[in-house]
Amino acid sequence: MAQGQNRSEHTHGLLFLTDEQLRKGIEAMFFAYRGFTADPDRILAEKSYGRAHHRALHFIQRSPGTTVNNLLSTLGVTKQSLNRVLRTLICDGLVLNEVGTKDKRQRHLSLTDAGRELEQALSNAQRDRMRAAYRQAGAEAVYGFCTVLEAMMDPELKKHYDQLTGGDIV
Amino acid sequence: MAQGQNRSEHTHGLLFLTDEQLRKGIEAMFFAYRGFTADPDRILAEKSYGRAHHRALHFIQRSPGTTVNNLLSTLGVTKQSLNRVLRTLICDGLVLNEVGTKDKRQRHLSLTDAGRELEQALSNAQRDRMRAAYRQAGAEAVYGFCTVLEAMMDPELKKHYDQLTGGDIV
DNA sequence: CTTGGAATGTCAACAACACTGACATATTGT
DNA sequence: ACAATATGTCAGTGTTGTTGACATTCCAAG
Repeated sequence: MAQGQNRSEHTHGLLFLTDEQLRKGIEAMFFAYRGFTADPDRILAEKSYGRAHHRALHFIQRSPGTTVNNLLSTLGVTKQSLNRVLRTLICDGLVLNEVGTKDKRQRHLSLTDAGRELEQALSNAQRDRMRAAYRQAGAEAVYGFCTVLEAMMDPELKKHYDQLTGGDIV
Repeated sequence: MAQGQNRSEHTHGLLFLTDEQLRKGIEAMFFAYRGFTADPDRILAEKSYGRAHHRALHFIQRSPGTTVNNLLSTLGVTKQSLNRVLRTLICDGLVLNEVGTKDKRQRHLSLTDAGRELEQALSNAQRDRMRAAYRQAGAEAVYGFCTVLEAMMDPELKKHYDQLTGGDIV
């Protein structure tokens, strides 16, 4: 029902959002997120790491030399939770933990060669799926995809996102 | 860098996907998913339920009378994991568990009035954010949003999604 | 009618990952 | 000197996922 109306909403830019349409978006997020994490998860399982390790590696790669506190607020977890993950990554020689030169309380985090290697493997797997989805959907769709996702973020998280991505649109 | 190129990609429909652009989409998914679950999570925390309870309620509401096995493959978890969640929901009087009339091995799941009430509360919270994001982004963006998400799903999961949503686009 | 298999429920053990609370250490700034 | 900051760590707890094993109920095929 109301398919014709839906199509006209798209064409004319009007937004009559039914609960059904919103529910569809919700389910799309649920199923897509499963696909989004599936490929890295397979790689991580082999090395007995988890998603938390992936996230840490990703954001350290993204901001080399970042401090623990900064990573903490980006990830939105407690320091105890992050510390458990960081400890294993440091012990396994994937992450470097260097005392700050200016402020010696701070620890600056960066990836070792081995860390970069694993991060690349995880990132490649995730990007391959992303690239395939982008190609299949087309450039217009990708633009809309990012726009909606950005509008869905909590303002506090959006700050981190903007800082990382530079704030410009795809 | 390469902003102008990016814009022209969008305008002309060409797809030169840099790693940077793909990485941005990955981070958008990460931060947006946090926002996506934030509101229901707050409600669930009050009632000492978790995200798993929300998912069960959602898909039971979506397909009343569904069997355990069907719910199992939709959610993609083990029966032991689902059973733990279902048991509490049934005990708390939110979910009905009725022996099948045709095949008495099967249990048909549906929501009680109390279950519908909680599901509605969770769903409303999630839809409110979704609606706000949709409105902010515009109809074109919403169309693209769903298109990319659908392209990102595993084929096996996409079947469940299509079955639920009827396969038509927003 | 018996037997095999499917659908379901349940028990136990375990791991990942989040949380809280408490406490220690080193360093910085006032 | 003292308070605040940044970090690390220990202990305990909860949710959600996993495996493996086993019981029950029921359908269907031999």
